[in-house]
Amino acid sequence: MERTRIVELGSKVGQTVSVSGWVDVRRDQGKLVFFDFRDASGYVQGVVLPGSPAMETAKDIRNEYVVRVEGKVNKRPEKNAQADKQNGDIELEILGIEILNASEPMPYDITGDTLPVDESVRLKYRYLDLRNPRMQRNLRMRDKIVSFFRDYMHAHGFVEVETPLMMKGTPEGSREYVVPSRLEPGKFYVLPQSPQQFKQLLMVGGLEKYFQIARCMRDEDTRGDRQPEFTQLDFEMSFVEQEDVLSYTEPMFIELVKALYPEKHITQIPFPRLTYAESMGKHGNDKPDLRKDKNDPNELAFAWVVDFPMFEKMDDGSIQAAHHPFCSVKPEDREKFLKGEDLFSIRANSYDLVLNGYELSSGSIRIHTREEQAQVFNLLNISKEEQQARFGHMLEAFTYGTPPHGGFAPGIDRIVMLLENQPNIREVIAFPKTGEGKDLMAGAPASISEQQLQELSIKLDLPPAK
RNA sequence: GCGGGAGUAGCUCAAUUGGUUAGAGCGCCGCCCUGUCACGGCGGAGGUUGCGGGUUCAAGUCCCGUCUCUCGCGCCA
Repeated sequence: MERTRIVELGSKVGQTVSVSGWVDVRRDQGKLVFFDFRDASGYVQGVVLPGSPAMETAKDIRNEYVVRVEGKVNKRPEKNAQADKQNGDIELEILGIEILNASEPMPYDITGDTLPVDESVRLKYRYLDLRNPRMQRNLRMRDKIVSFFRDYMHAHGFVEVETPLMMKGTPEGSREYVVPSRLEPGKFYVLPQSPQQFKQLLMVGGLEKYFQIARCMRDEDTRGDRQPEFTQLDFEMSFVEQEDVLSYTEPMFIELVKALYPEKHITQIPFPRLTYAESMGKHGNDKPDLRKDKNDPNELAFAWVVDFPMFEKMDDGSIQAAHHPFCSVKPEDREKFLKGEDLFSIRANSYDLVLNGYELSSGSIRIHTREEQAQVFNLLNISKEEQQARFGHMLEAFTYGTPPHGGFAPGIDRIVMLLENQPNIREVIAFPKTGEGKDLMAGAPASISEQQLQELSIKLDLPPAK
């Protein structure tokens, strides 16, 4: 018999159906056995009545067994109806039940109905954790949010392009994950911290409007809102100025909330705009939480922060690009930039989108001429030789008719976390890493074999094991 | 790299001033139960107290080291 999804049972009263799924709960009454069955579409109660041919098998079945059930969909007697439950007005009279696969007892209470369990236990058994209704909702809503962005981008003429995951290292900014080359011993790829350079080169390539649901990897310590790998809605546009990017992005977020979270309200539209200096002065940080009521789970306080500094001084006295070295300079500060004077007062054409105290996204209008790009590298004290070695491809590309361009890259994980009111981004990532960057389920990172090391011409020099 | 919190049964926790055989709830196993819905009742099994060392007549408890998880800071072009 063809499988019926549990969500459809309400319209099948009186019919005999076949349902496949998991046993959510078993309640054995002796002569009468109740089950709650679960599939991806929902829950339904089944009952094995006295004398049913299914009784013998039913006695062997435990929670989380995978079963196929044949049964008749019955209206429940008035006194047994459960108005607040899905399918609370019907039940499945079980005529036959087949065990498709047994299950060991759960290592912890996966329903989440009782006390909260330590997160490391959930991460070790993440495939069981995903059976929890909250995790199911988080992943399904994440899919809807990503789909919304894809549709929105396509509707506005953007082209999705996949950029390489194995690329050349540029030891600027965040630490990169490194991938050894077998064919060229001693040389390495790195995993992208962001598709930044590729998306700019796509603008050189004439795409004009690019986007990508892009995985980014950064070998830095984690936080509740930071994972070693994370996902951005990365996009870039040609022939635009800052105002164009902001006025494209703002309605996208307003429509996202309207379409998927109609119960939520945005504190202020249009989104308030603060300069970096204003935000630091008024709020002491560059990601102010502008909610009026921080206890309201449905309040969304978006804000723009603009005019970030171009350069910043590191603890060791060196100069770094505050955002990244491809940001362009605000026209008002161009003179200082060209003369290389008063560096830390130079402002960039860069902007952040902030939501409820979290940085959702960073972006900028980029440099598109070789001269300006080289000047940034000069001011960062990168020698001509090094500029050529690290960024020669960018400098050269900018000599071949590169259009003015800029873009943005909202972080998908943080967006889903905030819209779903989750305490951290691990809750909205199917298989996240721990605070130490580990996969507790599979056990990554792990050693590799001596043979693999040899193929890669790698010799380990480890401190002695403790 | 720095600082805070945590680690006792499968899970969540308790265990007085260092003192008897380390307990409870849930889960698990067995028996009973014809309308339950986190079913219920009775009984039972289950422990390297994260790991290593030290102090002591005696350590879950005190000391040292170490590992793990977690939060924050640094860091995050």
